[in-house]
Parts: sequence; structure tokens; C-alpha cells
Amino acid sequence: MSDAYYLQLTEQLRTLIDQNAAQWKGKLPAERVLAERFATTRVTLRQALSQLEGEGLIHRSNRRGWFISPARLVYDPTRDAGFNDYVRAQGRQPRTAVLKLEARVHPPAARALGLPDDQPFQHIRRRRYVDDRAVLVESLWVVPERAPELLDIYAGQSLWGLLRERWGHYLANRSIRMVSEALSPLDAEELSVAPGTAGLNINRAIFDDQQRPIEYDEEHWLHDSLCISVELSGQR
Amino acid sequence: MSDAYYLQLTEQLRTLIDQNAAQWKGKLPAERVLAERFATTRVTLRQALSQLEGEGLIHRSNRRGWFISPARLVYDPTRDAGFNDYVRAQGRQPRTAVLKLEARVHPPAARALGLPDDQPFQHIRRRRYVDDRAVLVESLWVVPERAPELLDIYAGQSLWGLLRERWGHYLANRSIRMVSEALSPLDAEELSVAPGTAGLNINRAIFDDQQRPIEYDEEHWLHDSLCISVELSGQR
DNA sequence: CCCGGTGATTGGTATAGACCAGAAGTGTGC
DNA sequence: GCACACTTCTGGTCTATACCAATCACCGGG
Repeated sequence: MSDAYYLQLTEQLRTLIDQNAAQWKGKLPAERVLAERFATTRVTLRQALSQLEGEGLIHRSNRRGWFISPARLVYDPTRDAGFNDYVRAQGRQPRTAVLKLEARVHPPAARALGLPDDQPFQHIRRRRYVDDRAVLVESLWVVPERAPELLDIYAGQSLWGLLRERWGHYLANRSIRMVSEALSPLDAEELSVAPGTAGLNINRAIFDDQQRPIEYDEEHWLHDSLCISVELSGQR
Repeated sequence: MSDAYYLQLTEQLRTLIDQNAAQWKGKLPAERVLAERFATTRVTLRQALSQLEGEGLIHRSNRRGWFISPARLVYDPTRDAGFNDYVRAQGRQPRTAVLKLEARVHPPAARALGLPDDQPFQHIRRRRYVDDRAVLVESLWVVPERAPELLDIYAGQSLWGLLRERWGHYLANRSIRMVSEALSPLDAEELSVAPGTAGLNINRAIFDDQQRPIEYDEEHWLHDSLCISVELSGQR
């Protein structure tokens, strides 16, 4: 079929992974071992592995090796179920680590919310896991007036839950953007992956039912851990 | 800053591209030329170029060279504006080439629409362009009863327009899924890109206002040509 | 002036080997 | 039994080179 050797290799690896997934417990043998088994060089082998990485079948943890990717998380950005809820609803274990809490300006957030560039925000940066694999990092930029003591009380719980229960905010209007990206060195390091790993960038600008800005957030997902799903039912 | 040379190279290329975009008319110099200019090998140079490719700044047309990528098309999958409409609305030129018209079974489509595996469909495969760059290929699988003479009359126009105007179908309920992918050798060839190029796969199952299945479609986009945008306003 | 042949150019693929830095595993001494 | 230093393993990066096949630019013939 395909003339290129690395494409044949890709197929052979695919079946090999399929057959040995259980025995390997999720981690592939070392590149040098695989290269020898297929009588080729690491360069060519890595080209084949990168192919499978692009498909989302395997991924690598920086300098630790290649791993078989778990099933993608199904995610509907149009609903406002929190991360913890929909991860659990899919029978998986969510976890969140707070990386930073601070007050800062952030012009991109200000612009997305229609505020002046020097508008200060309460910034929360956190990393989120599914079954102990870090799948995304995100930054949240909350308008201080909407959640005055946020930085003092926040400890990793659902932000949307807090906004609703403590401050009574309706997250009524959302403007969402999604683009594929290569993870920045910073994001990559926080996710323990190689710089430039393929990712998906999701941004949201959120307003309440009176069009007052509430918050802006930027999510950086590993590209292979996500399946976006939207269900729409009849209008127009 | 970044230790790795190819990451420095990436930055240098970024500014170089910025400065010379106009003069180069969208096409980068040959790899060998660039490699020599930066006193490195093609292998390393390609690593840096791949980095920029992942970011969506440049792309390659198979065996023809590297090109500067145009701005992403903004696309809202929740609205039912046709491709031609929203491309023009962004001041750009749409074009469609029909690649295939046939009657066939297609189990994945059948399953997505809740029909038996041996359900026949009217299959349309087409390639779509923005400003003469092929940005996606797609397959449409239409339930024959909903559009009897489709294969005879179809000639590249808007399918949704046809369904609405000729057969009076309401495309009321949609189930949409989006996942990142590596383009299959077939898709890649039809888009004139290297096999395994990063892409975005968008699937839709469409039902009318009485929940009768109408059609299923599979789009394969080049990852760098798309920005998904969704605007939601208040309910709940 | 159009067409087709031809050769140079260019990206795609592959080999062989090397060094480095981070991660993991090992062992030693307290 | 635990903390820490050391060694080994592994992926990440890089050099230098080679050949092939598709493409492109050029040129000559009809």
C-alpha cells in the first residue's frame, strides 16, 4: 500500500500496541528497543510514533517515555456543567491543582470582556487531571467586583459553583473560541510534555444576564484527551 | 531563554517570516537555502518549521514547499449558515469541487443516525476551498427517502439550501462531534498535503423536527485554517 | 502560440552515529 | 528504615549525508 516505510511501521506499531496494551501496562518499550526490533533507526521509528501521537493513540510524558492514551473525555462547551461533574459522569476521576492565585492586569482578558486594558483581575491558574493524567492547564481572569474575596477563599473547588452560590451570578452569555495550537514552553512544562506538543486552546468570555462581564478563561488541553460534543435541538 | 537550538531557530524564522512575508509572496525559500542561512542541517531546520506549522503560522503543500498560512476562518458549527455564506461574510472567496457522487452503504453514518448498518445512502464527497486553498474534504451521507433525485441534480451548490428549498426539510436537531486527528493518506492526498498532517475532524448527525434522520457528514479540515466560535445567550 | 519533453530543483524519506539532561533505579551510609 | 548520592536508562536534540519522486522552469518542435 503506502510506499513510505515509516507508514508501514505506523501500522505495525498500531497492531503491536493493540496486542500488548495490557501486558505493557500503558507504557511502550524504549525507543531503542523498538527501533532494533523493527531493524530501523530511532529517527524513523520516532517518525512513526509521532504519526500515532497525531492520531491521539499514544502520547509522551517528557523524557519518561511513550504511553498509550486513554479514551478521550467528551466535553460540551455549551453546557455549564463543571469539570468535576462531567469527568465523574464519564466514570473517571477528576483532580485539580491550583498553581497560582494573584491580582493582575491582563489585556487579552480585558479586551475579550470589553474592559480597559488596565483593568485588574483576580487570576487563578490551575492544572486539571483525569485519572491522574494532567490534561489541561487554564487561567481564569475574574472581574474583582463580581467576586471580592475570591483569592482568599479559593481552594480548588468549582469556580462556577462558587460564582453561582456565593455571589449569585448567572453565567448567561458566553462567547467561546477554540483553535488548535502548539503548546507554549510554559504550558508544556506545566503539563510535563515536550514543547510544541499539539494542543487545543479554548477561550471563554462570560457575561451575566445583564451583559455585565464576569470572567474570562483560557484553557490549554492536550489535543488527544478531548472530544468536543455539542447537541442542538430545534429552533429557527 | 530556550536552550534547544531549534526553538531559537523557530523564533528567528518567525521574525524572518514576519519581515519578508510581502516580498516572498507567501512562499518560503527552499529548505536548503534556509538551512544554509542559519548554518544548520535540513533536519534541524525542518524541526523548527514543523513547530511553526503546529502553531498554524505556516503550512506545506505536498512537495511544493512551505507557505505562510492565511488567517483562520471563523466558523460556528451551531449555526446553519452554509459554507459559501460564511466564507463570503468574512470577505473571502469560497469554492467547491465535487469529487464523487454515488449510492453506498456506510455503517458509521448509519449508526450515527440510528439506522441499520445496511442502510444505503446517497454519498457526496467534495473538497472546499477558501481563496483557492483547499482547506477541507468532506463526505455527506444523505438518507435517500429524504432527497430522492439528489445524485442526479447535485452540482456543487449548497446542500442545506437544496434540502430546505427543494424538499422542505427542517434541519432542526444536530449532534456535532469534533476531534483533532492526523489526516489519513486519502484525505491528505485530496488536500495535497503530507500524510499525517494535523487536522480537525467534525462530524454531524442531522435530524428534522420530528427526529427523522436526514443526513450525516464528516468534515476533515486542515488544523490551521479554522477557528471555532460559538456564541451562547442566556437560558437556564 | 501551444504542447510536450527534459533536466534542475525541492521536499520526503532514510541511515548511522553522537552527546546531553532529566528521570528512574540502585545502593550506601547513617 | 530512611535520606541522599551515584549510576543507568531514556527521550530530546543535532550533525552529516544520501537517494527518490514530484514539481517546476526552460526549451525546442509542431
